[in-house]
Amino acid sequence: MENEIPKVYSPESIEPYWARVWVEKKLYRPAGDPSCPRFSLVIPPPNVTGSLHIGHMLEHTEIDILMRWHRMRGEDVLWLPGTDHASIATQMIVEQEIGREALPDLEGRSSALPAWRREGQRRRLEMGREKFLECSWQWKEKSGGRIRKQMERLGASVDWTRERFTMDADYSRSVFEVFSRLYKEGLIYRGTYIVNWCPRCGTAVSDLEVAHEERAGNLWYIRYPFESGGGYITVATTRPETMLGDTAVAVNPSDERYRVEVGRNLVLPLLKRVIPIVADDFVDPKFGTGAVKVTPAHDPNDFGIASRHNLPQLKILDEEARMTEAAGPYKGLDRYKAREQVLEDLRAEGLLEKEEDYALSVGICSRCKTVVDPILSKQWFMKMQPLAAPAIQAVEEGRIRIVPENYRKIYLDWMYNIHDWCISRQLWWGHRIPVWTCDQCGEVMVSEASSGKCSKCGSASLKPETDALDTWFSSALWPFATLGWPETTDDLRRYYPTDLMIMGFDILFFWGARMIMMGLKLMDDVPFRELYIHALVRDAERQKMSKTKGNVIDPLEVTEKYGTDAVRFALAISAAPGTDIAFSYDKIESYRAFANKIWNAGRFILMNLDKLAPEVRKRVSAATGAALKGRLEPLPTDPALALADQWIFSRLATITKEVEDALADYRFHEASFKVYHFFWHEFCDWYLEWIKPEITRTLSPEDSCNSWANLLLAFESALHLLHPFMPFITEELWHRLPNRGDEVSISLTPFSLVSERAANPDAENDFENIRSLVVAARNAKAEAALQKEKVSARAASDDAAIRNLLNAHKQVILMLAGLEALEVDSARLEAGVHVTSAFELQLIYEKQVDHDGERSRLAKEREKLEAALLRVKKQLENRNFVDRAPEEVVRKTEKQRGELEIQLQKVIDSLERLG
RNA sequence: GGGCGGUUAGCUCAGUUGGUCAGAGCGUCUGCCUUACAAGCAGAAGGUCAUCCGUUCGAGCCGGAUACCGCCCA
Repeated sequence: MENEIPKVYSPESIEPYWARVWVEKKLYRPAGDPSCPRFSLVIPPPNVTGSLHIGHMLEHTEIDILMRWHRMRGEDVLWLPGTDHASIATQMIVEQEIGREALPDLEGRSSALPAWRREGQRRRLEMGREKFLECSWQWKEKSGGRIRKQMERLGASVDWTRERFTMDADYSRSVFEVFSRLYKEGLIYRGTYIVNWCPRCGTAVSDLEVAHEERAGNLWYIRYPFESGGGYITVATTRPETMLGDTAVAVNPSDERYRVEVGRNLVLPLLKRVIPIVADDFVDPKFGTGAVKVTPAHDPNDFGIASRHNLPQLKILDEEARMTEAAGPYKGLDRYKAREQVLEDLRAEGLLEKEEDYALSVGICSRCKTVVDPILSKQWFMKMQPLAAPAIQAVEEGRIRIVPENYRKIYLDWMYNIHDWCISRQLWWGHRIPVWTCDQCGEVMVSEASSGKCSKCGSASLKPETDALDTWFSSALWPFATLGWPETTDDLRRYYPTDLMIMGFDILFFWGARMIMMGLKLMDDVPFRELYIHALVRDAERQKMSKTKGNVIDPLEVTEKYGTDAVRFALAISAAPGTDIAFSYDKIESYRAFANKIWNAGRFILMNLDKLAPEVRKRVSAATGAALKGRLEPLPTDPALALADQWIFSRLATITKEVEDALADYRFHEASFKVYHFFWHEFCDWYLEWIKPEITRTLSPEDSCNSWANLLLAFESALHLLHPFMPFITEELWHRLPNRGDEVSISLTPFSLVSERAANPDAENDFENIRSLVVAARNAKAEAALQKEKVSARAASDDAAIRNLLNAHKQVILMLAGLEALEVDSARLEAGVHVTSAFELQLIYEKQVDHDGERSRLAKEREKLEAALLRVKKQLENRNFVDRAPEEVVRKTEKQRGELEIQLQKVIDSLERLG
């Protein structure tokens, strides 16, 4: 048998096996038993063409811990997996791949990527929509499996039979249905407004998809001469090329400097267009010269000014950020080339007054990092305020609880200041906006497929909308569209609203907020009852992980190397709510050590179990099997052994409660730490060591096997507690224990096996006394440099109960402390003692006592005790404290004073005897 | 510019309503290959809890200010 359980745990030999079994046996398909409380959660769908990074692994670890825990509590648990189609990202990748095929020679060159993208874009247009979508689907099929494999490997206990993808036929129908309903209600509209345009992606993006970056730039001061001659007005701008699209100059109406000029005309330099000076409150007199150029088609604020003053809107930038016809001689120039040219020409004409350094905030496409341009464009929008109102209410009334709580305020602030959402994207991969426009009469018809002829004029000439919907539009429907909406399916009835959503802060607005709005709108109920925002995983130096920095930790790689359980545990124990995680290989290593510890505890138990005579083993099995039918309490044993059993069962009862409380509050770090500390530093360090002699001895048929049974029961209980955190190793060890019968998986058994009645404060107290004696003896030995030797010791206590306790457990104390003999006495000890309030301890040995060393140790001890005592005494002498502090606190302090006084006196006595 | 978070042992971080709270892991040092585990065992050292002021009988914990770091929004 010993050969069958290797000394070092190798996760790679068991994890893939169990991962497969869990999926094949469809263990995590909920039974749907209506008599059971249910717990449902939908996954935040990862991008189908991506792969999971360590942040996903944290997310899935947290979710899986909770799902396994709820399942083990007997709930009907649904964790629904799936992916979204990520339209921009996917289209970018597919284009790149097409480009790569076309230009394979570029492989390895630094310029390859942009070249492939350009070429891919060109080819996309060449091949047309249908062909391109075929390519995209192929790519999706190819890469979609990767995420599923990763999740399986990470042990995510999802129901794969319900896996969904946002572009599935059913799901797409839900998307079209929502569009149609909201359009008919007037919540979706088409209009021409300023949108953020990414010239690289060739599409509009929403405000949320634009990141702002501070960049060093310039502020240029340009003179606009009066039409009537005689002077000029100077305007300041950070984007001089946009002057080509100016249709006015605006000043604040209260600005005395310009009051008389309002209404006069200016001649736009270079293009010589005549433009008016208008007065508008929006203008900040303190910025630049107080006069601003107005470019209605390329600035959201200027757009507002223009609409208030009926100014023309001139588009001077095209979809690729090149100058248009309207820019006259600058036509065709790239925006930055145009900027240089404009500045040069202004300089030549003497109209460039000055140039200052200026830090400006630039909008960046969060997908491709290209600088976006505000551009006037016809797009589809969603009215957000009517949807936001109920979403605000739901959170304010607590129908949705956001954890940690500070995100609640962030959510509400965003909701209060919400803007309409541009939902159309000039992309092909995604849900085509289900709209047809009549060529003849312009009638707009909403339907997925063409109806053949115009509903108004009967014309057969209908043009489909070419834009696709923002991916987040479809993701927002995820909690109910995955369950079959708009059909009232059994799943929808049973599992909506879901109980919990876990996501990163980065998608709180993108997704969390919009899900809430859509859920309330279309289901008339919240999509989830709690929203837990998890932390960001950073590297060991707290830097954000990124491919360019090269500090990413790949979950699969690290999992292969250290084992899933270790990585999961390292993540979980670092996951304090609201705090980012600094993740390092060191951390993973220490929890790999933990897995190894669990393994070896199991190995020790199973090895010795195997050494028992078959007859005894059978009795052990029978005893544990019978006990497992009820709630566990320790079986009666020999009094000298009973304390360990009572103690460990009591600890199990306590830890179970603590872990459950922590998990209920998303304190993953605390829950993990509790089980870690319990298993290693209580179960292994003390319980196993304590009962080792009993477990390693040969039992005869007339010996009780209850100690053995208690060990197996305690170990099994511990495995149950550990399972949500470390599913693989616990599954493996659990299967190796006796009494498995036809049970399939530890994940389908109760989380807590131990009865509340096992809680035993007396046993815990007795145990602590023995433990402190053993520790004192070990300390004494180490200080006297006698760690290698077996020495005798004397213990003294004036408390008969303590003396009885020590005498009753003498054998165990000798073994654990490495002592030869122990005398227990009531008389005070002479020299060289370690003291606690309960007893004194002294080693007896031949070697010369190091008086000086002993003295300095005791002196230090005295100092410490005196300081502590002084503090306590002062507190008790304080009238205010005694009168005003709760009685319990005062009593505790008094007790403390008593203990400190005893200890101090003992130390002082020892010092005196030492001379 | 608006908002939020952080500052605790050499490093990474815990510390739930103010009253054993000064902790853990890693690292360091010492002694051990003790028949489960050297990915281990037994010990040890190390911190004015960023600074200042305040509230309180009592403050890492509550309030205010300052400094530095970080994030989000505009």
